[in-house]
Amino acid sequence: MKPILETDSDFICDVQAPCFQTLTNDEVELVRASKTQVLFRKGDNLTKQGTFASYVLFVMKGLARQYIEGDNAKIFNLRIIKPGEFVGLSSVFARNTFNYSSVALTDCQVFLVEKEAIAQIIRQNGTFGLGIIRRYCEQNSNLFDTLRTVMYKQMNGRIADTLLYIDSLKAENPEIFQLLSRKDVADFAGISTESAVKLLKSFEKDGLIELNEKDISILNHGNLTEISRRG
Amino acid sequence: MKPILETDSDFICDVQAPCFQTLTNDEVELVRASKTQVLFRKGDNLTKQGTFASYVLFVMKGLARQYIEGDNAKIFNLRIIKPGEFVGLSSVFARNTFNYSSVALTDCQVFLVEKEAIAQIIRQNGTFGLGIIRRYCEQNSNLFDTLRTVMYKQMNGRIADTLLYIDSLKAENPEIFQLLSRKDVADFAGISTESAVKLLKSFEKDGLIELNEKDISILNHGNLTEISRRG
DNA sequence: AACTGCGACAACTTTTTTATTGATGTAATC
DNA sequence: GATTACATCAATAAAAAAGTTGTCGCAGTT
Repeated sequence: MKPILETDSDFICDVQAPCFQTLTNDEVELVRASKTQVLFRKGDNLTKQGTFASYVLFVMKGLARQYIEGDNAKIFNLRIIKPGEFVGLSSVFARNTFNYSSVALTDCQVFLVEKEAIAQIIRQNGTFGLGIIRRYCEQNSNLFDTLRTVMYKQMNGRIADTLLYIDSLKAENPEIFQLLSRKDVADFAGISTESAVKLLKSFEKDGLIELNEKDISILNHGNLTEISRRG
Repeated sequence: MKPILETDSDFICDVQAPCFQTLTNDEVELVRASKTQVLFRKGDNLTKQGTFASYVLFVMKGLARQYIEGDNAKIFNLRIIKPGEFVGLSSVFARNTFNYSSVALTDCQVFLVEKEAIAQIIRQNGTFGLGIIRRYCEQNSNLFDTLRTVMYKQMNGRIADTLLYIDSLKAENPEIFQLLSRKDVADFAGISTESAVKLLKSFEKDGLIELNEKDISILNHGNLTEISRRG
């Protein structure tokens, strides 16, 4: 029973992804030699917090949810992983374990590159390295924002943040809210599921948002932003 | 947010597991230096078929289900992983990707050891190596049995095999059937869920087994064994 | 050509999960 | 000491998943 791989000829065009555009033929070859491609099915873990990380994942298709786990069963959602993004970059250069878990929200076509290959390419190809640095930088900045939210904002601001964040993905992924449970939304805001449910209702009553089954539409972007700002 | 680790002092006694008994102090130190401990929650993947395997997992507590995936969504269950067993051994010496997936049936306390450490210990400590070889040998033998079942037996024999196998774990894990859905059982036998349901009913009617919600008790071990033998 | 062994599909029931709401408790802040 | 900002618990309600059954069809066997 062979693993779920696509053919090499598929791969050539896979690497057409923007971030691999600057690679030379040799470098593409290097990536190809140390890559494997895996289909993660909805619900599969892409990474598990604490396990050894000897590779980087690059999501080509599908959406995933990245989160951290505490000692209890409590989880905190960090972001939605979209096609074209790396997972586990951070873990590869510094710590050698993944510092977060992630789970497929839809089937995800992913390819895995061993960290040595990535490191080698960065050494050779500054432009590629720059792209990686940009990602780190942005991720860093997002982490600071998240930290601020968690430290200083309360329920209303947090859920507003969450809604604005998820809504920002809706243009490209209209089904995004369907993929998330109320608990997932609550775990983005870091509040209890029940509080999230109540707040959503209350936001709806105030005409800020509209609830349709699992889907959520933002009606008053301005006010929601203001709530987020005020915390 | 630190990963879910137990303290080193816990670890000392962790390594009391039978298979680590022959290790010298130095070797325990080696394992300890390159290990990390992770709590996989019910439903988390311990391994995903096709991902890079740079480490071995050793299950200390909890049960997991090991399976292979095809190109379609079809899965085939290979075994239940019990405390004291390794996961991913096979992947470490030969291929460097996991050749199967596995998922936690209950919360699982697992520790991960990088493959280099395992290889080093085997080089130094023949007795430990022997234990590993025994495991491979047994796993191999089980794989041959499975292959024979899949190749030569039909529904009745297959489901009988499955029932006898799962039942053999029931002494130590009385709740085992509660942890498996009908689909899981069917996937052990390699038949459709519907066929599995029908066969179970029919076995019950014939007095071979007793169904109690999800639990299954074997009433006539002899006849079931005979059905398994005949295929 | 009839029969066997099984998967696939559809319709339906049961169980499990998720969502929702109100009530209560509590630590932190005013 | 009162108020605010939540979590937690319990009780339902609603939605989703799992389980069940009958029917059909097809690929191999006899």
